[in-house]
Amino acid sequence: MLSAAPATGYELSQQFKGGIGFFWNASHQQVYQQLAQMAKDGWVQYETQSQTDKPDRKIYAITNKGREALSRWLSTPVAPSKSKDALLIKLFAGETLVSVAVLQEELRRHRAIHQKNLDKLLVIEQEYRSKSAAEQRALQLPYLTLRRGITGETAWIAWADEALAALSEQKNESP
Amino acid sequence: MLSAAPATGYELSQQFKGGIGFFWNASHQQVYQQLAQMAKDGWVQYETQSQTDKPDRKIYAITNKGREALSRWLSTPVAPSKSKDALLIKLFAGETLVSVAVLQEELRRHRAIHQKNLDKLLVIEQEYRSKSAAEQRALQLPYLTLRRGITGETAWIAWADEALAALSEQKNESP
DNA sequence: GCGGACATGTAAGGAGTTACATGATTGC
DNA sequence: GCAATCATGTAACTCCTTACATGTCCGC
Repeated sequence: MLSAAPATGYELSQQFKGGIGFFWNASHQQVYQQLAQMAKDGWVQYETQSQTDKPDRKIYAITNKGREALSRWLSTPVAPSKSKDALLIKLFAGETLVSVAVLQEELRRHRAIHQKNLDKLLVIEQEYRSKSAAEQRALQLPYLTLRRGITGETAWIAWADEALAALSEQKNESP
Repeated sequence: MLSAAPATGYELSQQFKGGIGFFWNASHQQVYQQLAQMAKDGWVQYETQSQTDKPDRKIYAITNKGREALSRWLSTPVAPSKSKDALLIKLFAGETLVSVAVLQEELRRHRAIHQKNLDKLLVIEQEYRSKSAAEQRALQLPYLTLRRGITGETAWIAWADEALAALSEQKNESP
């Protein structure tokens, strides 16, 4: 993010709450810890901006050394992310230990959250589509990450509907 | 997993390499550490089985206390998993620092891995479909987690194709 | 008066990874 | 001869979360 534009820790935290949060996340505590670490390593620098009414802001910017480290990382293959989905553990193991109703409710709750995420991403997509062709070209790569979010959440919701249908069928068979 | 059947640490590790690995993962080191911790907490017990030709096996089984702890957790709502996908960071930030060709190659590499995962999951699905109706009913919930894997990987691959198409178009526009 | 946005952190601990360590058997 | 499978672990470290800590301004 700092390679795109300088920012304060607070602003970076806000970005994680927005669209970027779909594929990467860090709490505000972690952001401040990592900024301190990266400053120590010489990857970023900061300027303090005094404010009279609010606390001072520390505006962080990437350094050449930081940009080099980032370039090296970008050229190094990474392993695909491994998902850890506790909800699926519940479905996998829950059978004998809790009622199907409990699992259904949890599924519905998660479905609602994913639907909300999807709605947010679709709004961002509409904003993108209203931009000029030149702007769209400039934002092509971030747009692809947005598309990953949209297709991923859509698939999640479709699966949840499939799963909920299967569970309610089972319930009707053996009441 | 131990709530389904007793197992050794090695066997649990193997399960993570199989279908379960799609939604949860633990290295063999972590498995042994967690088994030791859970034995200390009284959630699991083990019997040592001597073997003359190979190292002794420790067969772990869940205890009542462990089953209670699991039930409690199953009834507690969990937060949806947050993904951390380094590949998307690369797309998001890579634009100015590496060539599109590097990103395309990384995308293709990941696509191949996801395709391999999908193929494995589809084999497991075929095995499931060849079982009797009674067996299928008994395995309904684990099957739903398998379906999540299949729909999730399918969506990932479809997105990768979309992204690769967009990137190769861009290349043709400005050679 | 209260909650939320703005703005920054520290401390402790739990979760997970990487490196190290050992040793037999089986198949190419 | 070498890699893979079976079978177990320890030690050190990093990554990430939870809890604690402070203070102002703005709108309802």
